[in-house]
Amino acid sequence: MQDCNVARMAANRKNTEFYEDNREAESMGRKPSNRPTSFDIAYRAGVSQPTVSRALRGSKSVSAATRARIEEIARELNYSVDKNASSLRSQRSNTIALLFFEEQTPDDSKINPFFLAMLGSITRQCANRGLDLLISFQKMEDDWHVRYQDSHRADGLILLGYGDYTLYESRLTQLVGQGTQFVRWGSVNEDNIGATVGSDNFGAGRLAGEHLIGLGRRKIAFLGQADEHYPEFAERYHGLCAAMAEAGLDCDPALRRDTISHEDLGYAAMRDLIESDLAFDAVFAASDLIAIGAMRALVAAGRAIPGDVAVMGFDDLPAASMTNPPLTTVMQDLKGAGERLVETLVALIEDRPLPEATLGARLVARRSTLG
Amino acid sequence: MQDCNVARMAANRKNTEFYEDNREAESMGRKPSNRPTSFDIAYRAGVSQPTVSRALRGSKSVSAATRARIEEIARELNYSVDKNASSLRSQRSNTIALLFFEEQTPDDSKINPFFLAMLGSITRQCANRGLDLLISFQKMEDDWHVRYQDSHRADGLILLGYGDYTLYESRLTQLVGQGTQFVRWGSVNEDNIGATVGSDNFGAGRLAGEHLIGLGRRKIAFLGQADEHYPEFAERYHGLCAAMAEAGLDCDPALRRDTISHEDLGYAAMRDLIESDLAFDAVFAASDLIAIGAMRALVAAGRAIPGDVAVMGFDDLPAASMTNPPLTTVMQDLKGAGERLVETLVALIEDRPLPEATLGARLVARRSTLG
DNA sequence: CATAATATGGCATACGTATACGCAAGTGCC
DNA sequence: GGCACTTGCGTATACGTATGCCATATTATG
Repeated sequence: MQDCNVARMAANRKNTEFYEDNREAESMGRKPSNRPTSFDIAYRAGVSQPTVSRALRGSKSVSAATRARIEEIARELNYSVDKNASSLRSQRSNTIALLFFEEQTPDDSKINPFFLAMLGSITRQCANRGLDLLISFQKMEDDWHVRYQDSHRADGLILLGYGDYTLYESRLTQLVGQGTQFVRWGSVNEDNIGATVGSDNFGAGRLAGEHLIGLGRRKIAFLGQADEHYPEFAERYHGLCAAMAEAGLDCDPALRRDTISHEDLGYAAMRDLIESDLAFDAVFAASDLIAIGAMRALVAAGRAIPGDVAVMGFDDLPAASMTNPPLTTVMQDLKGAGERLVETLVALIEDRPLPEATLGARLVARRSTLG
Repeated sequence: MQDCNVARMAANRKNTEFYEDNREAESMGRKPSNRPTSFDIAYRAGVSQPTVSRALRGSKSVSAATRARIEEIARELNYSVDKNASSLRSQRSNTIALLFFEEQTPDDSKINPFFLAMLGSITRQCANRGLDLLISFQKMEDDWHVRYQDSHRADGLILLGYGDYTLYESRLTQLVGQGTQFVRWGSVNEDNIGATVGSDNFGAGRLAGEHLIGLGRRKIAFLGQADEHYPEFAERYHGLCAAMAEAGLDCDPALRRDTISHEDLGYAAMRDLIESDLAFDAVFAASDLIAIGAMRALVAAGRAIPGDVAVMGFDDLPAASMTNPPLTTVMQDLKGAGERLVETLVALIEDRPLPEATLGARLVARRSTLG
C-alpha cells in the first residue's frame, strides 16, 4: 500500500516532492489517506489513468485483456471510484432524491404509512440501477423547490405525498421552470405539470362500488375530500358513482364528507354523517386511515360493522388487517409504483420521456364488508 | 445571465476562447449550462473566487460588508454550491448513509416497521444539521461492508436492523478495520464493536414484568430468542426475570419460546407453547409483531385475552393500537433514538467520540392486559 | 512617527475523475 | 503495397470548489 503513493507521484505532473510530503504528514499523525486512486491502479497495470477510468466504466475502447488486468488490480487494492470526483467531472451524480411531503394534519403527524410502504420498492429499484437514493421529509408549506438538482446533489426528484394539489402546483411549475427533472405520485391526467405516476383511482373506486353493491348495499357514503385539491380522492369518488349509476343507484352528494387522510378526521367526518341522521348502509373511505377513524365512530355510535354499515378503505396499510373487524380495502400496486416511478424518472433524466400510465389496483375483501 | 460566462472567461487562466466556444456549443443545441459558479459571483462582486467560497462558508477572514454583498448576489443569481466539487475538494460529503437490514424471515418480508418509524426522527435530525441522508436496504447476508465511505459517498453510516448479532459482528469488525465511521442501533454494552445506541432493554423488560405482576399474573411466558444472537431480546427477558425474582416468582425457562420478530413466527411459537400444556396466565412478547401473531394463536385456541392470558408486546407499532384487543406494549423513545444516533455519528466523524448511553422506554397500557 | 500586529483578500494549486483529441499499430481492400 | 479504417491507448485538460501561503491595507503600539 505504501508504494501506491509512488504511482501518484509518478503521475503527478508538477510536485515531485509529493511522496516526501506525504510521509511527513504521516509521521505527524495525520492519516495520509492512502486510499488508492485511479492513478495507483494505472501505475500497477502499466497504463494511463484515463485507461483505468475507461476500463472500469465499460468503455469498449479498452481491450478485454487490459480491462481484466485493471479490474483485477482494482479488486486487490480495494479501489472504488470516488463518487464526488466522478460526479463532478461527468456532471451526473447517479443519485436521485426522494421527497416526502407531510400532510398538514391536526397533530404533528407522521408520514403517511402508504408512502413508507413504497419506500422498499423504490430503494430496491434504485439499487438495481446503481442509483443512490437521498431522502428527505418536507412540510407541504416548506420552500422545497430545493436545491437538490441545483447543487448537483441529485439528477432528479421523486415527490411523494398526498396533499392539497393546488398548493403543490406552483412549486411544480417552478421545478419545471428551473429545468429540474421530477416524477410525482398522484392523479394521472392530461394537464398534469410534470411526469406523474399513479393508480387507476377511478377504476379502483368503481371496483369498490361494485363490491359493495354486489353485497346488496344501496346507500353508500363516501369519506374524502373529492375536489380539485385532492384529485385522487375525487377520482375514487367518481369511480364509486360510476358503479352506482351502472346499478341504477343514486350517488347522493349528501352522503359525502370531505376529509383528508387522517384517523381523527375520519372519526370526525363519520360522526358528522351519523349526526346528520341520513340513512346509509355502507361507507367507502378514500383511505384506510379515514376508514379506521370512521369505524371507531361507528362502533361508538353502536352501529354494527358490517351488519348495519359495511366499511371499505383504500391503501391496504398493514394496520388494515388488524382492525376489528379486519378492513376491506383496495391494495395499490406498490411494487409496480416504485418501479414505474424510478423508471420514469430515469427516462426523463436521459431525455427520453415515457408515456404516462396508471397502475392497477386490487380489492382485498375482509370482514368489514363480508361479515 | 449571458455575461456570467464573461466572468468565467475572465477567471479562466488559459483558454481565452472559452466564451466563443461556449456560444458555439449553444448554437449547436447543447445547453450551455448557465448554472452560475462561484466565479460568476466573484466577478459580479468584484472579488476573487476564493473569497466567495470563504464568504459563503462563513470564514471569519471576510469582512461583513463583502460577505453581505456576496450573499446578496448569490441569492440573486440563484447560486448554490456544487456539492460534488465541494465534497471533492474538502474530502467531506456532509452526507450520511442509513442502512436498513432486513431480517431473514420466512417470507420475502418487509423492513421492520419499528425502524421505519425511526426514519422520521433521523431525517429531521439530519436536516437540522445540514446533512444529506442516503438510504439503502440490505439483506443481512449481503456484502454490505459497502463502499459508502470508500467512495466518499458518505462520511459515516447508521445501521438499523434487528438481526442475528453474531452474523453482524464480523462485518462490524471489517468496518472498524477499514476506518469507516458508524453507529448501530442495538443492545448497548461494554464490549460492543463500534458505537451503539439503544434502549434500556433490561429496564423495559422489568417494567413489563412489574406491570403484569401488578395485575396479579404469576406465570409469565416469554416469546423471543433470548440469547447472544439477539441480545436485545435477551435483555428484555432478563429484565422480566428480574421483576419476577423481586416478586418472589419463578422465571421458568420452560415458558420461553425462541422466535425472531415476525408475526407468523410469533403465531407458531404460541401454538407450541399452548400445545405444551404448561399453565401460563401472561405472555410478554419481545416485539409487537410476535405479540400480534401470538394473540392470533391464543384466540384460535379459545383463550380469552386478557381473561385467560394477558399479552404484552414491545415497540408500540401503529398496529398495536388497532389489534383486538388493543395491545399493551413498550414504547421506545424514537425521537431520542434518531437524535442520539445522528449525534453520536457526527461526533465520531468529528473525532470526539461520545460516551454510550441508553434511552428510556415507557409502558403503554391497553386492553390486552387491562381487560 | 516607526514598527509590529491584525484584518482582508488574492494567487496558486489540489481534490480524483472523465472525455475530446490525436497517434500508432494493426486490419482489410483493391 | 498503398490507402482508408479500426482498435487501443496516451496527452492534455476541465469539472467547481476549498485552502495554504502571501501581499497589501489597516490599525494598534511604543
